[in-house]
Amino acid sequence: MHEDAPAEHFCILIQGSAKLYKLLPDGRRQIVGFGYAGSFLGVSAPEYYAFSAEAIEPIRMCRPSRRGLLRLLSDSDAMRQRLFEVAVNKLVLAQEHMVLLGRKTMIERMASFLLFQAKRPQPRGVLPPRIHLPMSRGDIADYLGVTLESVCRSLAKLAKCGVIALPNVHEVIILDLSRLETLAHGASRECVS
Amino acid sequence: MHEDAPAEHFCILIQGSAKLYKLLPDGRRQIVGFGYAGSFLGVSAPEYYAFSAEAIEPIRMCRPSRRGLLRLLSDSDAMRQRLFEVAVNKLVLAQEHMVLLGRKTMIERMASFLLFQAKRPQPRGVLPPRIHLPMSRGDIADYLGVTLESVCRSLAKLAKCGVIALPNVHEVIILDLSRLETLAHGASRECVS
DNA sequence: CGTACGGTTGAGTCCAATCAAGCAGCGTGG
DNA sequence: CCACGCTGCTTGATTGGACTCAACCGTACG
Repeated sequence: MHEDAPAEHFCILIQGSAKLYKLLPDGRRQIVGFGYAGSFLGVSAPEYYAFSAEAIEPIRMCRPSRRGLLRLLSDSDAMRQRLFEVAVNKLVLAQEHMVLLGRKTMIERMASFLLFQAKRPQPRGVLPPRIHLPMSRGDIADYLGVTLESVCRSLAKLAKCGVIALPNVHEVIILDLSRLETLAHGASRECVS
Repeated sequence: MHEDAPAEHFCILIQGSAKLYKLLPDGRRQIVGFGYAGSFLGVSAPEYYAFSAEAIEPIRMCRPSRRGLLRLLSDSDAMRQRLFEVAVNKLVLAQEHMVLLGRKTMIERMASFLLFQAKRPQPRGVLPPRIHLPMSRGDIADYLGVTLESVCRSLAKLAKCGVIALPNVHEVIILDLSRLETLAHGASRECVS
């Protein structure tokens, strides 16, 4: 799915995960969100896609044609209702993301990101305090509006002071949830070293 | 209108302008958008307001109760349709804003902001290449995710190299639109000094 | 005339970016 | 099986752009 391409299909993710992003002419990238099983992609597509999307893991999806979707919408009140809810929900998330990008420090961004991921239902086999992150460090960086190196450093810092553990590259264990929450909302800019 | 307060009213701006923002516990503020005559406020309010809103100039507005709105929605197909379009449009703007906050430099942010304002229909008496900015420097700063001082400096820089003129604090004249566009999209990080 | 407030400008600091080197996992092929 | 190279991740050193702190300006208003 490519930004500015005509929006011929709607898309519902059944399995796997994807990244949704926008590019600047010189290649700088901002990931505006991730899609997971159950996510609706292409809601913000009146005529042309507003962003590009790419799979992170192998995915399965349902991709009705735009015409088919419109027919579905005109038939079903419930479907219309649901789609509106999805759009509103995305809007609320986007506003939260703007605060993160505009006003939070590196550590606050990382803490917020981890908390957000922790609140999502994890794939089977991954238990609560453990988070599975399918995306690369570079993807996380472009989501948080920082560099890949800064992502590494902030993760290392959080690990060093015992807030999280990093058993392997794609997994995080939250050791001290309340501290992570304090850091995320940045109440007091407290020391993490 | 206050973040996290129960969303009892919907709100449509008739005249004037407002800022929509979210606060962090320590007072840092991110303006997530501005509202102008015709704007729908409170779309992203399923139960509680997702953000705070405050008038910039004296305003007139239509503020139906939540119940009244719901009745209106169940009656009118066109109204439902319109509200969905508004939400989708806000979502697209939010994604654009995320790119600005996460990936653009100071000058690019200011150029993008000015262009966005330039594309809005201006209040009567203000002709095309001239933009009226009702908000304060601090408001612009919180919209762009920078400090008030950086806003001043970037405006001064753009003025010094002849891209814009600043007849007074609340007005900007665009002298070189194409250069402003180049700067906004940051194709080449070209020099502005 | 004096104060207050928003805006502008300057000097110095700091956090994250950049540049650079090194490491770990892993599939490939000798 | 292991050396090889590739890719993605980590860590260190240095730089730089925006922030912070501070002084100053100008307009509005009592």
